[in-house]
Amino acid sequence: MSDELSGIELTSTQRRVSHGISVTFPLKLKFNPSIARDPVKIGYVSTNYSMGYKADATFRLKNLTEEKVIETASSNLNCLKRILKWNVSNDILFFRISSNTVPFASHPMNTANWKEELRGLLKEVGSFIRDHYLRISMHPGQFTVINSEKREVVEASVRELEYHADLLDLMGVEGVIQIHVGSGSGGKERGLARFVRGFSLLPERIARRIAVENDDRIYTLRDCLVLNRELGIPVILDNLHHQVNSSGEGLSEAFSLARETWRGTPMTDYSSQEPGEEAGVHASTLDEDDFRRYVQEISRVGDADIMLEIRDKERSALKAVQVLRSMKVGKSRT
DNA sequence: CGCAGTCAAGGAGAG
DNA sequence: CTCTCCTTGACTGCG
Repeated sequence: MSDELSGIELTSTQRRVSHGISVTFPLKLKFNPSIARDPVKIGYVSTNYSMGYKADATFRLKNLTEEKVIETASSNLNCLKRILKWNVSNDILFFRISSNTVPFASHPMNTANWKEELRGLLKEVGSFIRDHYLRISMHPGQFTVINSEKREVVEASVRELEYHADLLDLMGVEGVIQIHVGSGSGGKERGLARFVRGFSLLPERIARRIAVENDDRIYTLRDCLVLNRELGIPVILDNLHHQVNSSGEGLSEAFSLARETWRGTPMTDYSSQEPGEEAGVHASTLDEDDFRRYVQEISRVGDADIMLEIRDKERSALKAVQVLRSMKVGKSRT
């Protein structure tokens, strides 16, 4: 908020990016203060291995006490804050906050009043995020299935999504909650219909944060686009899932389709295939050549914030920042 | 990085 | 219906 340039629509196609270069994009961005500053942000998932503290610590259910929940969540949030600071000083401006931040947050056994007890800490982390224009996402685990055929699974999923929205609300940040379509039981048509029904159960404050991601087994980009038409929710393209499960669209076509579902800068998930493993296995470290090709492909279509789903997390994020710097796609920072 | 087994939670497929 | 496997990453107990 301190930067007077924040939120100003840049009419030129030259956009300054965070990595000391400018990239030419055919932009049609709308005014949006929280994301207007850095068109390309690199992100990674949940925690940082090299810093020596964890933002995704948890414990076994049998050890659950109210004190333990608060203690672990406080530690996670303090670590998150330090990680975000480290990220900013390394030009990494996108982050996926761990769903483990408050362990067992939506579990019926958890009676801790974490929303009250962590209010101050959450606000503090949120201020840092806003002050530095960080882009934030969250990704609930595989057990969050709002189109399940079992009522109790849908109900638990709604509670879990509620927790994610609470966390972001208490931080006071925009933040996307990305989920998969879920169960394909009875065929995709029925699965999509169940999704629409499940989604309608969500209150607005949760629903407005949801984005849907193509998966590697059942629901393709096309299926997600159907949900965008029905519900208006944005679509996150996962390039590796798309490689394994799609209707054959090339990367730039696929990205173009996904991009149209976003009002502002779209999020994408990026990974590459781990060599020698089964199709769909995420790389253990960034394949720089593959990543360079990826950026070239999608930047022909438009800007994006890129979440790296690569196992060595911040190490690959640093590499990705270097790759962007080394690319001859723009001018040096003025 | 020691390693193997275990862990709140679902789903798909086989039998 | 039950059972196994899929899949991810972290925890935990053991050597």
